[in-house]
Amino acid sequence: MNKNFREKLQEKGLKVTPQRVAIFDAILQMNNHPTADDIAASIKTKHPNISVGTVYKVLDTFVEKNLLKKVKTEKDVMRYDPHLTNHHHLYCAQTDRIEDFEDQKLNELISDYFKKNKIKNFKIQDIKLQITGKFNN
Amino acid sequence: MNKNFREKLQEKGLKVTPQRVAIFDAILQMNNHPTADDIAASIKTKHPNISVGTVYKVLDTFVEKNLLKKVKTEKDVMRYDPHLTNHHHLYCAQTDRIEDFEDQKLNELISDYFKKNKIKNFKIQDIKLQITGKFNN
DNA sequence: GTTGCTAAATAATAATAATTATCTTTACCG
DNA sequence: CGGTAAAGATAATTATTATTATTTAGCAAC
Repeated sequence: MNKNFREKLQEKGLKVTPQRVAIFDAILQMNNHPTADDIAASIKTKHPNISVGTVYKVLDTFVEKNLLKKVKTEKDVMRYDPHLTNHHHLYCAQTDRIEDFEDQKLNELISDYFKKNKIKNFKIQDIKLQITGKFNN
Repeated sequence: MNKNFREKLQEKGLKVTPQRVAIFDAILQMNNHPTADDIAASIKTKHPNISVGTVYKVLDTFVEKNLLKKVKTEKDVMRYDPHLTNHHHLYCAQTDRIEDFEDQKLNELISDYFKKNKIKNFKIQDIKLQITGKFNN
């Protein structure tokens, strides 16, 4: 997985730096759609000298190069998602919790629907469901 | 419409102030999912003495009392939507443009699907599609 | 209607939080 | 090694929230 990530960086013409590896590893391990601050906190123990500005810059770079996705929220903090395959999000109505939701059958249903019912003046690139509600656990 | 809004405020136990009326009117007229700053700018000519803090506070109050909705974005600026009936959003992949998208048939399709396919440990309250792509105009 | 009261709302300002910019130093990688 | 992209440190910016003093809407008594 780490090997894999080195290659991905190189494919995109990005230098392999310890900072980038640490940040990416951290996000994979957290898997709760962390904020930049969460990530900075998480790597601080092992890499106390990575600056916050670097975390932001690296995250931006990753988003730009499609190694990460931003998650749309109603808050003024950005959250990140390493999960690149097409999926949806469950948002807790009361808390900040966001979980991934995958459903291939649903994807097909929606994609079929839009094949038959085009949106005029709009070319669809991506469809995500934001499902708000309440977790039972 | 203005009369209507007075009554809505009163129903929710909110005082009818010129600031609130001006802000709500502005949002209705803008209908492009404005930011707090957009709104402040828009009312400045007619009401130069409404302070920015008031705009934020009023918007918060409206969201809390369900007179407005926040729009989820990937940016660190909040945007607002006066459109309360169930609808979706078209996001331009390149710009900040966001348009409303209503489709009752699609809503039913999705709602039927989730009636038959419950998400375990999660009670759905609301489903919104964020459709990203490219506008042709 | 007018007056006066009270809680709610506003204005002005300062403070905070998240993010971005700048600029110097470091270190990948050919 | 050398060039250049990236990182570190710090300052600056932007959006938003908090604070506090002042004002005003809404209501009741007159």
